[in-house]
Amino acid sequence: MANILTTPAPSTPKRDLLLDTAAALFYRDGYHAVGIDKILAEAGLAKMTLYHHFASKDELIVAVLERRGRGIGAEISAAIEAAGSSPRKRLLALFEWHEGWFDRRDFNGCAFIRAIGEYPAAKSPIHQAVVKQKQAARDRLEAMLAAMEVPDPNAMAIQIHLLLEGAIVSAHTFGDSGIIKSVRDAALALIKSAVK
Amino acid sequence: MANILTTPAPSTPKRDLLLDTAAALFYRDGYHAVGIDKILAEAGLAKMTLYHHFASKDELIVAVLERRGRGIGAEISAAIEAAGSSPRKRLLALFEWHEGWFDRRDFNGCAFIRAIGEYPAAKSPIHQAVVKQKQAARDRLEAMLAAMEVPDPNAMAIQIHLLLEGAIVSAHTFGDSGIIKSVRDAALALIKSAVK
DNA sequence: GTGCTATTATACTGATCTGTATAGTGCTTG
DNA sequence: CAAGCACTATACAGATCAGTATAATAGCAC
Repeated sequence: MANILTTPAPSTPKRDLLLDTAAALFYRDGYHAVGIDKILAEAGLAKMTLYHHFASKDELIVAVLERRGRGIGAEISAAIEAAGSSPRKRLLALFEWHEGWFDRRDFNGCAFIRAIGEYPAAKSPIHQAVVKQKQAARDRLEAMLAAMEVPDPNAMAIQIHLLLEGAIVSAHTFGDSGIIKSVRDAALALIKSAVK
Repeated sequence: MANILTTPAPSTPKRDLLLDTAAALFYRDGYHAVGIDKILAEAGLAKMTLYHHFASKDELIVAVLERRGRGIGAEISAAIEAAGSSPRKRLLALFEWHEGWFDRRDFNGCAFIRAIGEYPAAKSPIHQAVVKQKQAARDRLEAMLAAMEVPDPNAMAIQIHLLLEGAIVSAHTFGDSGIIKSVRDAALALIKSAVK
């Protein structure tokens, strides 16, 4: 019952190949810049296979975003768990995960922020898929801060989320993965001044 | 001599109309989503007029971004000057300017961040035009913080810039202009803990 | 008046776009 | 074996894309 909203669509090999190929190309070049013909050529699939699985390109994009959201969520959860049980170390692990992401050769900014940039209308299903993902990120942060016994975990989560969103954008703009240090310093200063 | 890098191209009525129309459409719908034919129809100009002033669509986009950068810079400068001479009030005025921006009916996120999202390659002239603008925003912040006699104005400027970038993105994602309160609270807390 | 420049209008190229139509192949399951 | 399903291949529609070619008009400067 709890996973009604997050249940992924049934997975098949061709469908997965389609999603993986589309995700890589969209992330590298952008959503409008990549046509379905390019995706199909890269994946070696027929056009009708795409329209068998998805009703439209927009639906494919939404599926790509939801799949990516699940993947990132799993990656981050694993990184946090690997950091042990100390709430503070877990928060630092979240920052370190971002640093590692920024350093990846294929890092190209945030696929979700870029999706909203290309589909800015709030009504768009693509926009809404992004809102879901970003809210989940905030919620995850809030839970971590609650574990740290910060006075107002919600307010603090929003602030640190701003730092992280800014860092993702700035790492892409300036090509600087070291920006995560500013996030860590600012976040720890904010927490320190809040608990004091 | 000082303005070699920021000297705008010579202004003519048709060129300005072209830039204004293109800026509005790009900002509303995105860069790839808006074709030059749409811009020309909206502006009531002939296609050859566009290619008389600009060598390509990409060059038009760069010109739009630089023009927008100058416009925003002037707006912010005016807002800061209007706040008087108190460095603290001037910083708060910068935040308030953002709040007013988020509340505009046509607010659709940051045209620069969205441009980088659509032209992610660092080599792209469009990407580089955005870097210039974002660096200018950081520099402006640093000057304001130096006036506040913050110990390390550069580091603090980077941190607060992250908050603002995050706020622009989040205001667009969640449609929430109130996010600026989180920026102000966090920024003031950071400054307080730095001067103490 | 004679160039020069800005602008318009129309037509065109060749590519690319999303999506559909149609027919056929092969595999699996009843 | 027969029905259904996933998938392929090809072709096409109709629109749009960025950019070019060509010819004509109008005003201004020398």
